[in-house]
Amino acid sequence: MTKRGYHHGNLRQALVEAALDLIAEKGPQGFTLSEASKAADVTPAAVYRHFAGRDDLLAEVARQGYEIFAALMEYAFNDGKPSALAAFEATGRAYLAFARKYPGHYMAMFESGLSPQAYPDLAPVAAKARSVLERAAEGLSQHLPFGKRPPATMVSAHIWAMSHGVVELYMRGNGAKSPFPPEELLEAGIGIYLRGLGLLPPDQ
Amino acid sequence: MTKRGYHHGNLRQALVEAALDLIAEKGPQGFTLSEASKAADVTPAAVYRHFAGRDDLLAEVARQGYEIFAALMEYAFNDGKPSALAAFEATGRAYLAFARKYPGHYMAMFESGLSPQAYPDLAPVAAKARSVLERAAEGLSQHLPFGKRPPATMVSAHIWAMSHGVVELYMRGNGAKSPFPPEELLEAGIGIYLRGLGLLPPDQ
DNA sequence: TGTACATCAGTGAACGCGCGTTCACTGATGTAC
DNA sequence: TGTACATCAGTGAACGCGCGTTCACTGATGTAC
Repeated sequence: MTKRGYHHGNLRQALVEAALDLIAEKGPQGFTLSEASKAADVTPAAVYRHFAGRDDLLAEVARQGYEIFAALMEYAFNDGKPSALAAFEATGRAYLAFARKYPGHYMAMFESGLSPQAYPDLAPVAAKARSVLERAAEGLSQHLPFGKRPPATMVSAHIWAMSHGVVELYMRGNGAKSPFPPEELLEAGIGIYLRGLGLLPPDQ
Repeated sequence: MTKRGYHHGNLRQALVEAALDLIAEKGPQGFTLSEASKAADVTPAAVYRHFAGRDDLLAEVARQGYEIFAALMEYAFNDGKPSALAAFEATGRAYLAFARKYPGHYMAMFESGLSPQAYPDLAPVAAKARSVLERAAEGLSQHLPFGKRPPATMVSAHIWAMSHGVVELYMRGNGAKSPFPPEELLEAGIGIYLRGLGLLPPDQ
């Protein structure tokens, strides 16, 4: 912590980062404006120069999370190259990597219970993130015979659900209660699922 | 609300049910001892005749949830009859039915963030619930050629993860944000997964 | 059947606490001249 | 280069609130005789 004078310099982002640490440590409900301001070495009232209040700060944390999340997914998707299948699997791995690397963001996004319609900045960037996975599923879908195609939105919903479930149930609680490493668990699960779609050979 | 005198009669269970309503309505973090006692038409201090405190009441809610959950899963599993496959699919449906019918219990169990080791009553009944799904996966597993068998615990973890993900992402928020009914979504997802295991024919 | 008494489930007042939020203020910064 | 002044990011004290928890108490119940 370097010294600082009366003015902070970059308090807004410092508060976001303090909030991230608190959320990652104690869950999205354990986060309080007071503690965040203390961690940023500032009076609680100072927060109101940058945010409308507690929930607004939380929403900004979530917004930045969706931004990072969407970028990571986009990068992993890589425009569907080298193949629709490889790109799809890469986005699945990116999902888990994000949850592991940015736990504070992840919790703010998916476990804080803040309503997206109350914070209109959230909806578009959340939709952007979702759209990546849907494009990946769409690309996959085109390799399927027409008759037995499930809708691409359903495929992406399945993968999203399994990924989220793995994070919530098996990535928290530091592995003691998980029989498998989450990454391996999800990878295997997606593999079996893709085989079920007829996109991977039955053997191996 | 019938009249009552100085003594309540069945305050302990009344508090559990008040807590259930509050949790279902406002999430596990929105639940407070004070509100629960008010809903049960009783002073906050009265709660301490029956529970060690707020968290102890919450733990009892979760414990009753695991009890119901285990019973429902057991009933759906039906000793693996009429077939391992049918029994497995039935447990999957039972999972979602439980989440829908007992939202307060579900949230207390999986979203309240209370540590199971801090409440030793919780661990065995939670394990009992988990064991049903594992037995179902075990039964399934024996219909697979030996070489390509994933461990039964992994199969049950996959299904648990997808089910939990569907609940969290697509069953909350009253369907507006879900592209499919959760039941249909999960049923299709499990179907594709089982096909991937080689337990359902590749066509329909 | 009637009385004395033990039991114990509930009351009501009080506590200390940390929360989010407000307000008038003050100190640092940067710009105009 | 130096001074006056507007701007605004931060302070510090205060607020009302609801929380979980404690304590001495009281009223209802049921049992012994």
